[in-house]
Amino acid sequence: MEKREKLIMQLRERGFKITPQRLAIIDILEEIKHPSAEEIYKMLLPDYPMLSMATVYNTLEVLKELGEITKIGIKPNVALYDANPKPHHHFLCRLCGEVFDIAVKTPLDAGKKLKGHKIEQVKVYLYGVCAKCLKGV
Amino acid sequence: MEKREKLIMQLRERGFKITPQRLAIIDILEEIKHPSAEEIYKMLLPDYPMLSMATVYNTLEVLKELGEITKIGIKPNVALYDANPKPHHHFLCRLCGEVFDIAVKTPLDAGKKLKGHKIEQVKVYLYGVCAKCLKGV
DNA sequence: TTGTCTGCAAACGTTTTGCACGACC
DNA sequence: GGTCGTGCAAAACGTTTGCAGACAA
Repeated sequence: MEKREKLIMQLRERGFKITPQRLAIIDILEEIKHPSAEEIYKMLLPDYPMLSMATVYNTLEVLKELGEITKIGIKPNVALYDANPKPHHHFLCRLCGEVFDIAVKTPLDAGKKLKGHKIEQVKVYLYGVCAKCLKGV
Repeated sequence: MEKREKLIMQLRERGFKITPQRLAIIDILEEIKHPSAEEIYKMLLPDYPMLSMATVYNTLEVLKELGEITKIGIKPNVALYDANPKPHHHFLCRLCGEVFDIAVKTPLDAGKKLKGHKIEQVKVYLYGVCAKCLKGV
């Protein structure tokens, strides 16, 4: 619920409205690690039978603008969303398809300059086989 | 043309057929840095008026399997393709939309293990404002 | 000749859009 | 009352697929 409180404040400050759907979606993101829009939609459907995907996408966009979540492009053809505020990267297992958080420092960092380019955001995607699948085979 | 020769050998070795379309597409990738499937299609259309997107995608898949190119997911909703064989990463300028190659070593590397996960591939995407746009403003 | 590749068209899945109704300030 | 958000439907977009005919080997 911690994120919910923070979101309410941020929405108010920026003149956005506080709606049940927006609060519910941030709750999901606190609960699940890297959901897709579809997963969020399906999780909310029992409680919000009238919910539409448009609202899910709209809300995710607002949350991204507020800096509350980031969009992850590690999987082809589907975006995942992440509310983990700590700087970290992602690993996708090609066997089980699960996404793991990876906390490793790299020399690349937001705020730095590289060849004259100003870096604002860094996304690192790792691909391979996760620990569980390595043992399982 | 260097890549064309290499591709012909690889196609032959692996039992793939050598078609004009496949050779033309590797030529484009040697010529342009990070084209999308659409860009490749449009560049080839004057010379191959009967060309279809299906062939472009099919060929790009074959080239990826042969290890000749990599698919870049730095832009949302569109895949770019890269025939630069040297290990490097990518930077996307949010103002001009251009993609630049960035050669910086990171501690993350294919072949290494991280928290028990076997890393097979690493993709680093940097976002910000490029040198040209920084000056231009 | 054989099997693969091409081009076409239609399908696919995710995401976006336009619009009218409803909710909140 | 006015504005913003929602839900719905349809559209958009990049990409994939099924198939018949064409082509490389």
